[in-house]
Amino acid sequence: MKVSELAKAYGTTPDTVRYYTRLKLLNPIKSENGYKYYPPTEVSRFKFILSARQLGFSVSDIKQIVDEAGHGKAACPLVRALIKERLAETEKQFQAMLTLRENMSRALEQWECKEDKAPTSTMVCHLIDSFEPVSTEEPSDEK
Amino acid sequence: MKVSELAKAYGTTPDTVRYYTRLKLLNPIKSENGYKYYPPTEVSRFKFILSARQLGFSVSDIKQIVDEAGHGKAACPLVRALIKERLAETEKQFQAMLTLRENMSRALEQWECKEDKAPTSTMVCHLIDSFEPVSTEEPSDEK
DNA sequence: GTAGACCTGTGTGTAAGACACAGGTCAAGT
DNA sequence: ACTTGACCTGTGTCTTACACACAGGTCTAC
Repeated sequence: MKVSELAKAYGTTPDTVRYYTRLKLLNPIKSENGYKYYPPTEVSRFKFILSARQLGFSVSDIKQIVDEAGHGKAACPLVRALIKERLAETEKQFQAMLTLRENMSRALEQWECKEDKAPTSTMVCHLIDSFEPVSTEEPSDEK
Repeated sequence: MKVSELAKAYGTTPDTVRYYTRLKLLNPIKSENGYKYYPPTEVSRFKFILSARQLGFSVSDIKQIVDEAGHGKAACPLVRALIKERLAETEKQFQAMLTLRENMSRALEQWECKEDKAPTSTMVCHLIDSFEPVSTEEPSDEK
């Protein structure tokens, strides 16, 4: 398969295929005209990469995994370790987004009924300046 | 205030202060020795920027808002419009993270009890290859 | 006078591609 | 045979919101 064919087959873009190829995650065969051709093994590797990305692995995680597997070793322990890390990160970000989302909707609500005010030298926008966020502090749980 | 003082006062880093200054979001006074000094108006502007960032506005959003206010106009309508956009984006990302998080924990669970397997030419890691994600598809709601 | 802690500007790095561009290649239609 | 248009190639730059590095200037305390 050629670059665009591969991309289309899995609903991504040629740029993504080229990106992974640049990083040597994919190793196509170069034909005489200079075009890259992806044999079946590379196609399934691409599928693998996309699955791993969907599971939250970073591209560099995937590189590690592929390298490990390239040595014939089972990458499973590494994979389990990595996903634990990524899950923890995701959980953190998730909580942050939860707070952010709540703050944003609270702000929107608060602001709907407030009038406009011209700025002053110390206040760019009274909406933002006077916004009261939800308490992020857990009363006394850590430290 | 000097760069590091300002940063410390609001729990950020000197690099952040310098970054906003580079973008002309902050306009310090240069003293003879070349150091930047932030007068009270710039200090409250910095406070404003940090609040806006916490509310999910991008730095370029903030630049727009500040510019608008710089012309003496009330930035409130712009602020309301922008936060609606950002909230919508956040909502999307939030849903995506929800799915991701679920997939990750499901994967972790599924994988705990599976044994390791050596890779083959078409399979880098059977854990990832055989993972079954939660259904992302809404049965037939759009399109 | 000098050590150490600050400051300056500028430049580079990050993640995961998206986009641009100059030029080569190929299949189809004339 | 020739041209058009759709593909391909490499390479380089852009994005976000800073973090970090570096060479050199400045300030404070000893």
